[in-house]
Amino acid sequence: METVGQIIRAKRESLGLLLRQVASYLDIDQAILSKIERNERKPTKQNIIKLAEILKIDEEHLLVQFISERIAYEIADEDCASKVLKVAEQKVKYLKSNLVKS
Amino acid sequence: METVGQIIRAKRESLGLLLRQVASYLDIDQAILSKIERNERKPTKQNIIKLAEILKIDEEHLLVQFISERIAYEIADEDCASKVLKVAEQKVKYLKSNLVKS
DNA sequence: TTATATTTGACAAATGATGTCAAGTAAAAT
DNA sequence: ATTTTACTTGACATCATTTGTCAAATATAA
Repeated sequence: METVGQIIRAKRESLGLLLRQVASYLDIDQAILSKIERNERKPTKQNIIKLAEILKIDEEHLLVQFISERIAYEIADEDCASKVLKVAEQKVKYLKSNLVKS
Repeated sequence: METVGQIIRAKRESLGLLLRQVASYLDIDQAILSKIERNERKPTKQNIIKLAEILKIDEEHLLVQFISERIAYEIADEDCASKVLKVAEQKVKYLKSNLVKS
C-alpha cells in the first residue's frame, strides 16, 4: 500500500522536478520535503494542497490519502481500531447534522 | 449523542462520587476533571482507563467512545470525512497485517 | 574530480497539551 | 442569612510536539 510520501516522490520524479523546486513552491526548506517523501515528517494540510497543485494530483484524492493515513497510524495499535472507525462514522454524521455555520 | 464527558459525569453522579475523589484517584487536579466532564479539556488515555475503573464502566467501551470522538472532531469539517474513514479502515488492516512485534 | 541533488542531524521557535493554583460562583446545610 | 461544600473559571507554568532553518555529509551524475 502506497504512502502519501511515496505518491509524492513518484509523481515529482515522473515530472522531472527537483526537491528544491517543489519545496520553494510550498515555501518550505527542501530538507522538510525530503523527509516528507520518506515519511520522516508529516506534511501540513497546506503542504498537501500545494503539492496536489504543482504535482497535478487530484486534491481531494491526496487529502483523503493524507488524512486517512494519519488516522490509521493513530489507531493502528488499538485492538478496537475497527470498532472505533465505525463509531466515528456515526459521530461524524451526528456532528455534520448539527453543524453551525461559522 | 452523548459525549465522553457526559458519560463520565452521569456515572460519577449516579455513584455519588465527588470531583475531588475521582480526580485524586486519577492523580489530577479536580479542575481538570471538571473541564473534562464539560468537554473543555481532553482526557489522556490513562485518564480514561482510570475513569473506567473507578466508575465501573467497561474499559473498551469507554476507550472506543473516547478515540472515536477525537477522530470525529478531527475530520468533521472535511467534505470527504466518510471517504476518509473508509480508506482509513483499509490502511489499518494493512498496517495490522504487517505489524512487527516491538 | 567537480557539480548537482539529496539526506542527515543539530538546533531554534512556535504551538499545543497537560497540569497547578487560587479566587469566583452556586447550592445545600446549619 | 451565614457558613460550608462542591464546582467552575481563568491566569499561569511546564513540558512535549510540531514545524522549520541551516550546514555538513553523502550519493549521484557530468
